[in-house]
Amino acid sequence: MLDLKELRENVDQVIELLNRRGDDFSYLKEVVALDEKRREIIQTVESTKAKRNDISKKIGQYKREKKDPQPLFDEIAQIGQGVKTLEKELEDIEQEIQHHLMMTPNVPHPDIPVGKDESDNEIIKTEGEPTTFDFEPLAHWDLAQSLDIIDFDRATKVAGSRFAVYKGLGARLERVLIQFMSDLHAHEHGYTEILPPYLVNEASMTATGQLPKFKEDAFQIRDERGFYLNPTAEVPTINLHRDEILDAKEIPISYTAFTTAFRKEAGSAGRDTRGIIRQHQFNKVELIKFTKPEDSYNALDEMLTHSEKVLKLLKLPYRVVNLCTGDLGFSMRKTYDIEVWLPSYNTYREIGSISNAEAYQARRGNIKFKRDAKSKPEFVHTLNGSGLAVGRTVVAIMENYQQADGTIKIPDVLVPYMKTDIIK
RNA sequence: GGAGGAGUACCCAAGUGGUUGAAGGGGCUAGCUUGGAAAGUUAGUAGGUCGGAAACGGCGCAAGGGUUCAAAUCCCUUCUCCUCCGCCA
Repeated sequence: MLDLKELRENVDQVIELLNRRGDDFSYLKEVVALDEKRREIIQTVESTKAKRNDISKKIGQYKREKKDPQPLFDEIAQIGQGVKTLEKELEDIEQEIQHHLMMTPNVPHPDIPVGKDESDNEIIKTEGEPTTFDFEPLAHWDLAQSLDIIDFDRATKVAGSRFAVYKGLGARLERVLIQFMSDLHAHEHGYTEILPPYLVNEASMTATGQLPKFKEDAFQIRDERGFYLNPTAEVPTINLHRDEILDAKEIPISYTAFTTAFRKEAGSAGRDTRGIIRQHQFNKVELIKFTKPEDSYNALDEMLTHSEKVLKLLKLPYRVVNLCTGDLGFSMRKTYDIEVWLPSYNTYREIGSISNAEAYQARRGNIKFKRDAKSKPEFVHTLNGSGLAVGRTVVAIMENYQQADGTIKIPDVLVPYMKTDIIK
């Protein structure tokens, strides 16, 4: 959520920055006008209430002193007039302001590249060389089929399209990667492990920014409580501290959370229909941080190195891009994507992203901290990053580690986990 | 699913319509006392949020509605926790 005060003071600048996302945000001027009106009404309503409270108190006093309170009743009868209608008007205005604020994305960081879509992202660095083969490499779905480690047909029978059944060493590889990544972040990078609920409520989805605008992307449970299926560990994990005021001593807070994520992929019909690149259900190890405002960009860069570490240990070629304004997620101010080399696509594909929401989610979720006992609470900054998307890591390993005979070599670091060095 | 009970400030807890703009403890902070501490003692301790340049004011007793000039207190709805029974990995 945008900060109303900041918006009030810098409408033009905020609109200019938001417009870089490729939409028109000039309606925010009306929001500022509504806020003007809102504050006007508040002043009237509150001074009236103050008067009424005053007289009410006097009535109590008169009664105790056995004086006749009738004149005060006459007085108060008029004072109350109109407060109800004004309060109703106030409520309507506040709702409208709230609606606009909830539907408005985060303001892009002024320094990130301005652009329309992913083709305008800025490549920051490239690690390793695209894998070369002295044979014709197969796509992961073909490898999966010939090695019998992923069953797409039966997944369709059991659930539907965009689902997969992992089998044998395929299932083991997926499970082992979850453990490998969680161990790395928990033991070596100092994150606290979280295993959160997979059903989340509407308030949680709203705080992180999935709702109200992107309802159609989420699976909702048919139940009077209206639960949503976890679309990313970011949702339950950021919401651990919703409506809390943290002690400065507690932050930064660093969590790593493995969850299975569920997404409708409503906007990507027909895209990536083959293989397991884009599924309704996928596993992900996530990194989440709560920091003081002044520390969040250092934390972002550090988180990036933690995500990269996974690929480095797996010896997979990748690159890091700085997302342009047009490709930036709704709640985020700045995002790095990590893209891994996929031979069958002959290109780099996203395998994780690391973002700083600054105070945007903290404001929506009311997550604050106090510098010391006497200071005013301030909003924390929230960050989240992939550490990484597990299914896509499986794809990257299959495709990059495939051998001429159709087998797949297991990356050295995974061998102790896998208890084998080859899938054949 | 059935039957009961309970949610008051950091914690415990009093409080059934008007000096409660929340008693009393504990804890915490500061002072006195002490060689230093403990004990003792005195004082401070809703936090938050919204409006306001400020003074100050609005809201706040799980949440949301309602009754009333006035609600922690009366009414309605919801949520959470606890106990017992049933079911269950």
